[in-house]
Amino acid sequence: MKIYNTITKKKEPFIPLEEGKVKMYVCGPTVYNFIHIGNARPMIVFDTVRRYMEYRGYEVNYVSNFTDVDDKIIKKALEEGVSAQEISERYIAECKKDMEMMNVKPAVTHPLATQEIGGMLEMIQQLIEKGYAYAVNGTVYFRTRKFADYGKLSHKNLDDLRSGSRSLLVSGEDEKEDPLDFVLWKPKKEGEPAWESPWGQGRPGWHIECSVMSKKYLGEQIDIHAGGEDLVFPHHENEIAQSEACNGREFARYWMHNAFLNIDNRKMSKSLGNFFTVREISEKYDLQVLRFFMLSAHYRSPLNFSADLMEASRNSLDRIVTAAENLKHLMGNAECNAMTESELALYEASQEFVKKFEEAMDDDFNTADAIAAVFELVKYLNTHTDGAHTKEYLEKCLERLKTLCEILGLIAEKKEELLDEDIEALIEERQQARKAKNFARADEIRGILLEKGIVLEDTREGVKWKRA
RNA sequence: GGCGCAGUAGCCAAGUGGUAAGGCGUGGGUCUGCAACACCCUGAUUCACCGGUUCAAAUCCGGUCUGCGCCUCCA
Repeated sequence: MKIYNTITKKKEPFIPLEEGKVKMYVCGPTVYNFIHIGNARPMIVFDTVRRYMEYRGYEVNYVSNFTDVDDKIIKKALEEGVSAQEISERYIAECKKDMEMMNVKPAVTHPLATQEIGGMLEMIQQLIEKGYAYAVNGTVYFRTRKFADYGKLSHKNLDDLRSGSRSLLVSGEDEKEDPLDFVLWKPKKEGEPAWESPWGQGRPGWHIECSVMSKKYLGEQIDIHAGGEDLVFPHHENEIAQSEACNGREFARYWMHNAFLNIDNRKMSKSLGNFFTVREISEKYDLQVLRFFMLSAHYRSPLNFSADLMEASRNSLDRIVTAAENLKHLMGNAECNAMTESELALYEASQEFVKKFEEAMDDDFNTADAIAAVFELVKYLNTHTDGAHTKEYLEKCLERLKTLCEILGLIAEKKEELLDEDIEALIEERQQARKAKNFARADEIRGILLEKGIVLEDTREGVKWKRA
């Protein structure tokens, strides 16, 4: 298995710190509103990474935080006249709903920044003791130039940053020793949530929380640290500085970053008016479609979002789902149970697509290629299954398709839904009408059902139906 | 100004030295009472452009053009 490592700019073989186990940390969202579809990309991508590693037999300790103390949360709380905690709790709950709809598995641990203040104070204190941080008027800064490796992840050097930068000296920050120093602890302002600290009441800076939570739940050194590419600098660079300065050892072995999701080739932003929340998308599409769309390109390539592409994704995904439904339908009618020898040969030949799938995923999680392998399997199954096959064979085929879909987090098999009695009666009446060649009545009934969202399909093996 | 990414059929998208996967869409056909599903056929003599290296390049090197991102809260 190879992973592209941002820090070395190369694909490297994945070797876990501890055999059979993966320690993985993914930076989660700041919860001040419903998550947007940009937030959804890393969630879906790294959930897929996790699923594939689990498929490969690794035990994955997957940790992803919620940032629940932040300027934007405080602003939103003031606007609504409620507490910051109420805002963050509300949107954490909503985020979890979105994740479930996208079939993103819950992390092993979802730590909250506000629950880890003690650990942050401890790490800041240690950094001060080691000379990597200093306090001025209730603010604690990290002494960036003291950390020799600063810039190793984003491949920047400090002098470039300084000369190229615009006014880094934001108002009130002229107390810094160096413009590149960043905040570890900021003093309380009126009306803001605050905690007691040796430097006075205040709250933590954004970067320190991930260093602390990663250390607490995964240890000083982890296998994979992941997030959106915009986090490379400064967030992840700062995490490295904090963690490595404090712990005296390499922080993460592999750094993975997903590219951005654009709208009409522009970065999504509120000011451009091209901002979509996942919840909005869910009103129009099954979020499985969004997931399929996200995985249809490589995670390190920019991906453009549009309604047309979502339509195309829906059609593509339908092809997979239909194949699974066909198999299930055939199974329901199959009589003979034991697989024959010729069927065994057919089944084993389909292993080729599993192999192709695995090779794609082994190559830095090339989900686009993996999906191509799924489609090839779909075509193979469509061509090599019919009503004459045994139940065991059909079951094995369906199982194989479902396994690959499951790795991608795509649900191939729709849940059983019970038909209302009168719908069932209508389908039966239509069958009678068709037998009597009363096609006018048959079409009329099909139209009635269509209005209720039930689509009928007449196959050789009988009538199938699905929800539109 | 500094750093970096991308440009492959109507659309999306793999492929990074050996002669262009896959999906959507289009058009035609088989099946079907019709429809849907499925299946078959239909697609780039060519990978932004110009040079170079090589027996061989979409793939490597140099340059040009175009689009985008980071350097500031941001997935």
